[in-house]
Amino acid sequence: MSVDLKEIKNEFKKFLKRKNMKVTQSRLDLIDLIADYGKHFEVEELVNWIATRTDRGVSRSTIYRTIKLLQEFGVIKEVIKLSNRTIYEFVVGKAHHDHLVCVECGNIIEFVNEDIEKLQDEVCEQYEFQPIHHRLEIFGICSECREKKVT
Amino acid sequence: MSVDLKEIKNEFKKFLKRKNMKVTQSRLDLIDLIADYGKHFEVEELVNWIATRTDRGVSRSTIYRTIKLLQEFGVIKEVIKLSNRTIYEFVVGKAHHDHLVCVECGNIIEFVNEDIEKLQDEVCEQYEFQPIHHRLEIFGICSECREKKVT
DNA sequence: ATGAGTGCAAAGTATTTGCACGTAC
DNA sequence: GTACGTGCAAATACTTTGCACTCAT
Repeated sequence: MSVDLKEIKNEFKKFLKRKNMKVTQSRLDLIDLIADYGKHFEVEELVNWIATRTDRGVSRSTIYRTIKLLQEFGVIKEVIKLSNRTIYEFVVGKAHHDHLVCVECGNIIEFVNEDIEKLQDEVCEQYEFQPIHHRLEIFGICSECREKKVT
Repeated sequence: MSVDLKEIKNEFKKFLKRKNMKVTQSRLDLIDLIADYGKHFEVEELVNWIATRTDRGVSRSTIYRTIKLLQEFGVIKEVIKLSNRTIYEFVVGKAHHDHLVCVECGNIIEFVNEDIEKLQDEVCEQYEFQPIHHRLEIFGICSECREKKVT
């Protein structure tokens, strides 16, 4: 991975200090853990995965609390909301992208499309709306699942 | 309203029969009630609103169960997922559109942009992904809230 | 030293489900 | 008449919170 985690953690420390919050081991660990995990995750999934790494543990509550901070800090995004599931992503070192979500197998495909981004900005200008973030989810059936169906 | 509710209810009856399900008063009533409500809604909101119309009542469970059916039938969509809220919309008689959501006041602005739709289709083709539906939510601050802030 | 952070268990939300009764067919 | 639908209350799933203890500053 080409992301400089040390640098991110330093920035996060500054962010915490600006907010008069404490730089704790759990908070820094969580950045490492999520980066190590290396893919989209749900909280439950992350909790279980962290539990297998016996060296350091972070409780569910702290995970929820820290995820909120990391979203505010900008390194984590809620990318998919499907029924009652929430899927997060560590977005550092990636261009902004959106997602194709297969409703059959749950597979998530990332895609980047600058033109869609531009058009969104135009829409916002038109409505004098100041965008903060957006989420585009296209639900459907992925190529693999389509092939299975034909067979 | 230019929507022919009677026609929709007839189609819905056919849909139910195709699925070997029963055409019940509650199911038909709910279409009228949601159409009457006439705007984006959350389940809680709809339950309360229906409670004020003392003539006909539909229980929360039936609302949840029927909303699922109506989504499958295609007249209702989950348009916004914000933290743990789910906002639905009666989409009959409307062109497909997406939403700007003000994070300050909660106001929802609908917009239609054919070019974004086209680009999405292109992306899907590129990935041999068969789209079923999509949701584009742009979160930000609406013009009214921006003005308030400046003042 | 002091107040913020953490983990736990309990409380909140939103949604789903089991069951007894009612209704469509 | 039978099976599916409905309403209620209980159960579930996800997330938040109160509190006592711990740790960063």
